[in-house]
Amino acid sequence: MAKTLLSTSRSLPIALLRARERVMGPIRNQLSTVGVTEQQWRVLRVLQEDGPMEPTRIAEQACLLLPSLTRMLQKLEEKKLIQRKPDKTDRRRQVVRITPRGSRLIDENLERNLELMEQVRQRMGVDRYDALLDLLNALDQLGPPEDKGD
Amino acid sequence: MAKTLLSTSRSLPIALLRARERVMGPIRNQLSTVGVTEQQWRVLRVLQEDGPMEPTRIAEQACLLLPSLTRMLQKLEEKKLIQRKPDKTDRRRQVVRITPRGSRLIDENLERNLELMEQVRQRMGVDRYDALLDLLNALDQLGPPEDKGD
DNA sequence: CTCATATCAGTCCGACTGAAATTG
DNA sequence: CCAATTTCAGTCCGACTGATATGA
Repeated sequence: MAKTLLSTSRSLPIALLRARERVMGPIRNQLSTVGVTEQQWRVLRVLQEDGPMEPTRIAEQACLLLPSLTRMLQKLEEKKLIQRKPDKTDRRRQVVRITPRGSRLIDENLERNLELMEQVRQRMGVDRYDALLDLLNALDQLGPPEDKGD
Repeated sequence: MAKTLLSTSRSLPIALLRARERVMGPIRNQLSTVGVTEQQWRVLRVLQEDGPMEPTRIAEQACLLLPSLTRMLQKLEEKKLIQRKPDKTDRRRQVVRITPRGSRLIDENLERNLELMEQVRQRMGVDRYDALLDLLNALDQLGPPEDKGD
């Protein structure tokens, strides 16, 4: 079965995508009913979890490009879900924080999302679910690949 | 550590995204040098692997919406990377096949991609890499979640 | 008539590049 | 002057919705 080795199901990027679509599909549907996109949701969650931070770090954490993030922050600020302030010591920097309203939006939806994920966890088996999370984090923490200089 | 349970690194959707960005980043860079997007690449790979098929199935396999796919197929056909023909028995259907030129594009890039993935596999550990793939496929094969009717 | 397949029309958002402004 | 942070301008692509054509 040489073909199996090249199968898209043995392609890590594609397997990651399909798995992600499987779990994000229902969550995306839910988020769309409250008027936030998947990316905006990630920004809010990162801020909720790790507290106020500068755009550069948000972009890293939420896997977004900085110019994309800039426009999203403008939208989120219009909606009063986040707030921006210049940094006190370094005036090039902005500090972004989530507002109570943004925090409430997270809380209201996070519960439902956790339910959905718990359902997946049970169907998949708790041990395997947790093992999957560990492996995914390990993969991320490998950091960027060695550059062979091509 | 109650907070750990809510950490984004313990959020399966976010963990999936970060892991995916980690492996797709370098691959995307490579693909951009030959003028195909990540999504177009997926379409070609699915066709290369599973042979000619109708758009509906391509969309499922490559995680794309049908209207998005339609336009992509037009672009890919202009570039002579795929070819479309009406189905003989059911004339509502189209059958899409990859051209030799498209196939060559895959071959030329797949090798480099496999190298990149092999590097990840070694750094992560072969056993854990394979275990990760198994778990991702298991997750995908859970199918859609039960609808609680909200 | 109905259902399924595919396409079309049109809007929105984020990816991406390159330049600019600001400040350390 | 140089480097870092952020924003801006503008293009491209795909997501998404709703309507439409075609044919089983």
